[in-house]
Amino acid sequence: MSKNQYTCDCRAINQTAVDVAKGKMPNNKDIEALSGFYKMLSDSTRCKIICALNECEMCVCDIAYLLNMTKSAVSHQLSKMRESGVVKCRREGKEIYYSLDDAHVSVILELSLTHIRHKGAEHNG
Amino acid sequence: MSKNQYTCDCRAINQTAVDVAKGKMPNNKDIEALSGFYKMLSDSTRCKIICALNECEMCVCDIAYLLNMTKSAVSHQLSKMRESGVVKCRREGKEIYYSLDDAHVSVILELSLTHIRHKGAEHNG
DNA sequence: TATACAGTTGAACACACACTCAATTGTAAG
DNA sequence: CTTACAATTGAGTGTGTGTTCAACTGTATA
Repeated sequence: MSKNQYTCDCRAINQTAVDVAKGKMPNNKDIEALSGFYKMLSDSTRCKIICALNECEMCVCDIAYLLNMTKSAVSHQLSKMRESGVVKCRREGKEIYYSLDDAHVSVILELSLTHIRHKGAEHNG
Repeated sequence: MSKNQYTCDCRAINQTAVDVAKGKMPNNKDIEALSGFYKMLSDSTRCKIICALNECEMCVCDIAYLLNMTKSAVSHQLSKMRESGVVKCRREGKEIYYSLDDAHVSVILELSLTHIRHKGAEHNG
């Protein structure tokens, strides 16, 4: 929080550009929320879980079986994803069913998928 | 690469759901590319750099000055971002100017920003 | 050539984090 | 109550990563 000391080891070369960028820069809270949101999507296990839940609601066993992981590992990830509001859950008997709690995530995921596939095609073309 | 041993400690409860999800699951290469793409956006420093470059082309000194960081720290991040195709650069005399090399990143960033701001408003409302 | 400075690079360090393991909770059924 | 099992939780561990530091490269100028 106290990042106010000058750790910068140089001076701006294009002060105008710096001023423009500084004016448009989102505040720290938004930047943290933004990078935190992406952090939730930056792990391959969580990406797979989101892809799975994008198709249908599933319980921990189902996800663990699908991804060939332990229930514990899956549960740890789901816990994080629940905290950050990406998924929600409901109990039904012994099972706890998880589903996406964020309509936008699905859209962003789809958009990103076509993006990286396009990028991949670029590199191979 | 050899994740074929059964580390799963349970059986699927809803086999149909698992089958549906397995059918729609992107292949490993796409999952890695996807999570890798998000990893590039999952650090607050890199988010700020992208926001800055989304406004105007800047050299390392400008970015370091804007974010109050050392040139070295910024350069390390730019190096990663260049490798993954998020930014590109051109030399002009002593300075090296960086800019976004990915039209989609800007769109996804904007979409995510409105998303997290909406989420934030939810939590405070 | 020598100086200055923008920028890069590799090693080291500190921290974050995904998974494992063991113990525990919660629910259903005998 | 006991058993069985879905799921959670906390500690521990190995790995990945962002920043620092120091040395270095590249370019412009004298």
